[in-house]
Amino acid sequence: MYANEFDATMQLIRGKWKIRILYQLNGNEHSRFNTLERNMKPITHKILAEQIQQMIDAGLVERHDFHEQPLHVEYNLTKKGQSLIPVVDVICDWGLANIDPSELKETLCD
Amino acid sequence: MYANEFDATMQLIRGKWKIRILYQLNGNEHSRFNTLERNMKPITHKILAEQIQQMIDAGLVERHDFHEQPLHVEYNLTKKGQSLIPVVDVICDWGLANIDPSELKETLCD
DNA sequence: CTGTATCCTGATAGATACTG
DNA sequence: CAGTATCTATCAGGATACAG
Repeated sequence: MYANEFDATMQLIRGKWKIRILYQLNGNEHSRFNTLERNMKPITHKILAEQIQQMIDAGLVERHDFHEQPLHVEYNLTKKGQSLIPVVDVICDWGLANIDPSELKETLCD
Repeated sequence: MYANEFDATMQLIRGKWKIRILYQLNGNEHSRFNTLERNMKPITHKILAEQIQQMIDAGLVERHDFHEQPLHVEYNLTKKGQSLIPVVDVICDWGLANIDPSELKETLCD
């Protein structure tokens, strides 16, 4: 087993928002901050900024600043970020096959 | 995307110890409590008991009490628990392929 | 529009000691 | 041997306000 690789990878997808951001960016290239904020509704301004920054640090997301006024910044998945999608899909699929729908909580986003 | 299935599945493998227990039980059928405790060294007595209980509740592990004196209890993965192994492997494999070894922390168990 | 700083709360992990 | 109870430390998530 590779517990450390597991932990390191989990670090990247763990938490309430990371995969949701991953899927958002995967579905919508050139996403802007406030668009993301709007699309992921109950997320907090601060948390979104925090999570995105962590994903940038991890090399999953790249930030493109247009240096315009008013501020214009776009986010995209890097190759590394894209390569994570199939991994997350496997997790979702297992849940889909093995988790009783009645156990699932309220839909947060879909 | 299936955020809820993802969250529900993550719930089962999240945390510092759950996959390690999963791998331990996968590699050694009929594991006993103190054997697990010894094999997973820095784990705490309380934490191990807690995590196992959660995995039993989730249907991943089954407990077999031999009703002997001194106490003799064995743990095994259920089918559901076993089916989680390939999922966890995918995560480990991605880490193996994408994470710089220098970023990895000390080996906890291997 | 994009980002940072403060403060608060709940969940998780761990040290330690006790019970049948 | 197997399991529970207490208390404490740490961290992720969130509410809110402020700044370039």
